[in-house]
Amino acid sequence: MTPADLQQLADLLKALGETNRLSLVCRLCECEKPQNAMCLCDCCSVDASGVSRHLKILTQEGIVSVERKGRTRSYSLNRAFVARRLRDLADRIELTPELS
Amino acid sequence: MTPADLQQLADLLKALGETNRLSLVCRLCECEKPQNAMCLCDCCSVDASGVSRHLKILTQEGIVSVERKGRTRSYSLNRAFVARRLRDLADRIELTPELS
DNA sequence: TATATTGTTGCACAATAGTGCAAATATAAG
DNA sequence: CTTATATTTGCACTATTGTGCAACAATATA
Repeated sequence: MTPADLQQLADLLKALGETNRLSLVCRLCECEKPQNAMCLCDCCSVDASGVSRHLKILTQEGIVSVERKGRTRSYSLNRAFVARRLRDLADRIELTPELS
Repeated sequence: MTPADLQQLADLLKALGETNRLSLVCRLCECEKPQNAMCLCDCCSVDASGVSRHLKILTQEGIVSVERKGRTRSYSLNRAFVARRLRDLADRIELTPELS
């Protein structure tokens, strides 16, 4: 694992490791269809601008995707991507090194 | 998922989501045997006091365990615990809700 | 007892992060 | 064109976090 990979992984975990952002992720988890930002406002204790900023961070980390639809933006969770990252780390952690 | 559970999970992810702490975790990953703090110092770019503080946070979150041995302390990674938490989240994220 | 080793803690400080509010932007609708 | 809705951004502010240094505590060794 290169330092850059490690940094990238840390950034992903940091993005997930904030209460309001994790709330947003969990909320998106439960939605079949993409949700717009206003709709997501009530799942965390910040105003619209705060939600916007949190969604921006989640987007930058590849955790969610945005699709512009008229004046709204639809956010959806990149389920496979995030799950893959978490499982890769879990695998690495659980793999006890061979006794050499 | 209760707000308390969510907060707890966020705390775990936050603990993992800092570069130097994640370095420590990855380093412990590769060790068969518990390591003392001094031995872990060279895997991240902070001095002994910084390592001590990071290990304290990791311990508080249950990510690592400590065992006192004389004047040294041996740290080991709680592999099963961390892997379990990460996989649980991955499962939750990947489970698309049923169309109702 | 004196000294070296290991690790933690208090303090100060700089950097980062999260927040609300108000203004700006963008687009849709009337 | 005017207005309403959705979202972003600038600004200011506060809180949190990461850090090194020096002092301290605890334990082993000479």
